[in-house]
Amino acid sequence: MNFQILDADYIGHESGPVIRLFGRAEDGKSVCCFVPGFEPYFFINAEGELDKLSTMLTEQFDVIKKVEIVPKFEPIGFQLSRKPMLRVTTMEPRNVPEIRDDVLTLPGVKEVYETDILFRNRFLIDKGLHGMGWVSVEPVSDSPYSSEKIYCDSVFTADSFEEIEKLSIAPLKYFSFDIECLPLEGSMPVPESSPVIMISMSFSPAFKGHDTIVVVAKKVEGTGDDVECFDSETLMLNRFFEIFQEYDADVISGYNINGFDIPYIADRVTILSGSGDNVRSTVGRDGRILSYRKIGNRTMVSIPGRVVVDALPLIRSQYSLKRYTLRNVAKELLDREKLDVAPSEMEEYWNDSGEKLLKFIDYARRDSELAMELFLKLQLLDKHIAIAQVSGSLLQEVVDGGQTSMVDNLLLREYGKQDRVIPPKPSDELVAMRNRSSEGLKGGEVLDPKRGLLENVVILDYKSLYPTIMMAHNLCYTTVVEQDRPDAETIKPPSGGEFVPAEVSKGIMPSILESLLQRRVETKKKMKNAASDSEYRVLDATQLALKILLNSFYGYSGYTRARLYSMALANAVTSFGRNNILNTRALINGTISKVILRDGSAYFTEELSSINADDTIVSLSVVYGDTDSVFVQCSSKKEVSLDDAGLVGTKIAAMVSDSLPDPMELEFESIAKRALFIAKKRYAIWVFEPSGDGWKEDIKVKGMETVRRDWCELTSKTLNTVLGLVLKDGDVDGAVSHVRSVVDGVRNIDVRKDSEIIEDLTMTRMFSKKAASYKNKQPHLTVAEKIERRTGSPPPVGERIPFVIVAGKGLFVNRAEDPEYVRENNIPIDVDYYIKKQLLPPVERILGVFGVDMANLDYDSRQMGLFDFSDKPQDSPVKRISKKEVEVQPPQQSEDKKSQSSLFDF
DNA sequence: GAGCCGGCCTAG
DNA sequence: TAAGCTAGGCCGGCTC
Repeated sequence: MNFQILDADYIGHESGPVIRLFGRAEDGKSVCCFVPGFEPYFFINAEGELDKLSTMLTEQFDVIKKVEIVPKFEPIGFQLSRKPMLRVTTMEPRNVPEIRDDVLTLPGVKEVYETDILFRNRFLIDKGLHGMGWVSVEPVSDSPYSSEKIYCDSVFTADSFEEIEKLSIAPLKYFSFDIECLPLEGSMPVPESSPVIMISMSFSPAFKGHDTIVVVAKKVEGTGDDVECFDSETLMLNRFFEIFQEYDADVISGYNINGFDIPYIADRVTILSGSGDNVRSTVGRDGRILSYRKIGNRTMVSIPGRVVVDALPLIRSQYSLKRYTLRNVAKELLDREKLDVAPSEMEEYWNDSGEKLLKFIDYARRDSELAMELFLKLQLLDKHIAIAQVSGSLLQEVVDGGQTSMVDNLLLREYGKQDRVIPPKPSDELVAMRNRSSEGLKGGEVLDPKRGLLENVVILDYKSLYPTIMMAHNLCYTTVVEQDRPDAETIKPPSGGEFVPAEVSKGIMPSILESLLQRRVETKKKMKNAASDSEYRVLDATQLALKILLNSFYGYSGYTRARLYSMALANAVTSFGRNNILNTRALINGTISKVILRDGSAYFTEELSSINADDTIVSLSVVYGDTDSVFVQCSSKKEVSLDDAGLVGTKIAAMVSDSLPDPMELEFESIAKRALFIAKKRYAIWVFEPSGDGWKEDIKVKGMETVRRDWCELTSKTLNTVLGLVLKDGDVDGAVSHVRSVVDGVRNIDVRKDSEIIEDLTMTRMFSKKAASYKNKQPHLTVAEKIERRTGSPPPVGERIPFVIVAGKGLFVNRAEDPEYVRENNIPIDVDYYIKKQLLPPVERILGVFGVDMANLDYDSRQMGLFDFSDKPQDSPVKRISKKEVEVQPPQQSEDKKSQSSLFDF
């Protein structure tokens, strides 16, 4: 039988630990497969006589089952030969961490390795199995290993299995839920006093014909059969858990369930049980009851056999939004309205027995529906499933953890195959030492942009720059020269240090990267002839996962909490990268310098014996670049079409790539018909990407206020319009008058008449740490304090806090206010702030390129501002940008700004 | 007014 | 079982 691995753990048994694999079979049945016979172990690196140490170990620790001497390489550094180490097998998985510290005190023992690998991961790694991977097993018997009830359709034992390749995902069952609690007098509900009054559930696929069910702790008249009513909270909760287990979902989800619903229900169950109202909160496929653990600010929930996925953190990490309330997320991402009963009205709605109560129930239903929709419509989990399959980590780990566990997993697999041991996670002391002694890691090179508006800029970038650098130069923990020297020329990165070449010893990391890269190329090829939509989706997620993994290794190597940390390695990678982009620029500006277009092909000067009259000569100049990209301006006496620029781009890419070691590759990406560079990491381009036979056009904005969440919508909208007018139409005049009209509008804002405008004036910032650790006042901190004063509780750390600046005297930070409060109380906003601080500076940075200067504008004292002046278009020197006028630099600093009578100083 | 710092967010 | 990395712009507030 074939099934997909959703979860794994182990149970103790008198014959030794037994692994349990949970999954979903291709026929839709849920599976629990017991696998006996796998033993826990770790390694010891010691000096002196290993035989003696081995005997001492078996005598001293009765939990040690077996000690073998095995040849192994140490974790870091090129080594000429393996060294004998001890492989210690213990009785139980937990024995490994138990005896680790004592083992370290024994004479001769230098280090212990792989002492903190979870047993289930150890199993998956050693057996070549992967999270969400498909396995084929031959059941040998029904479950002899558990007397407990297993909540799966199919329960059996197997001792042999193999992973198989399958391009489909098993028919997974999704369950999402949302609870409603009755707040007392409108304040935040707490489990000690506020009961759970309703739980809404959504199912995909449907449960007994229902897409949703709402259970209610009260008798209600006039409901449909997808509402179940109970006399008490206890009875309702029991029914909830009954449905939960009967449905037997693979993915348990909801919105902020980890932050709220799950801990709330779990606490409530404890409280009710304490007063004699027993609730059987069985949720696990092994019968485990609902529980959670607090780690720092985070709640961790684990349900054996299933995967718990909170939509909130996933949305947070995948979408850049101003706010992450379910209301806002549903609106922005699903174009759906969340229905709400205000907390202050809940009691009234709940105590009603007619319309209001039914409405309340429908509102509750909507919340679990929305959470489900987020998963299904946004395919929230696809990427994680693919990452699990590619890295081998279990889905729950991929969802909960960062990049570290994925990289660890891949490294452990490959290190094991090549007889290398891996150290445990560094202790806090070691981390502190690494942080202290850190020589520092230098990053990528950012080229100074040629500021202003440019035409015909070809954009090229390096495909997976850091991974390809590691492959090209064999950079690895295992190739850095530390103790042993190779009998060959070494590779010397610009940052210093030495690495052995691949001919001497191929690095483990380059090997891993190579196979990831190759798989990605293959996956992309398969995408082109995918058999179905769903297959295409799986493949697309896979290639994305491979890309993410490829790019995770460099960051890991410079991460002080990584098992394998090497400044020498991380610095080698970035130093090659910095040299590379500088060399690329020099090559394009110097050696290449020109491309000649003739009869639909591109040539370098030396490829042609002579220049013909109808050739198009394109001069090249690198005008910007960041880490792995170069922007090349193409100028010519003749008109350069998109296709021409494309030819130039492809030609440059090929030439540069040829000059580089495999698999480094510069790729032609797109063409900016017009590009506006404001500063490093701040630019806007009217870009054309090759698409099929033609071109796909778009305006892309990087780093500027339109894409920043700490600027208000008014600014973003205005700036977007300005950028569109300037880039697409070349209409600076139009841009100026647009800004003028916006400023006029803002001047005349009356909050009482138009409370909608508050939306556009709202800025948001993340409340990133506890209030006490802020050294300076911050606007969002002011608002957080005001909210705490008004409601009794501050917003949680990590939340984005919206605010507007209201009129008044004193510091800006003190005039930040909750937009909701402003709306309710008709508080006037600080019009001057919005014009002078929000609108004009970003606009000026853009229009300043055309000589528009608003620095000496004083709206308070002057009747006629700069914009008023431009109200007379016939006087304005600016017309549409013609080709000649395009490349305009800002006026010299030394120019007297006050004497500038014209808006537009060309 | 220049220059520094804390804070935030973004590019890659 | 908390956490990939650095470069860089810009704001407000403070000091000199």
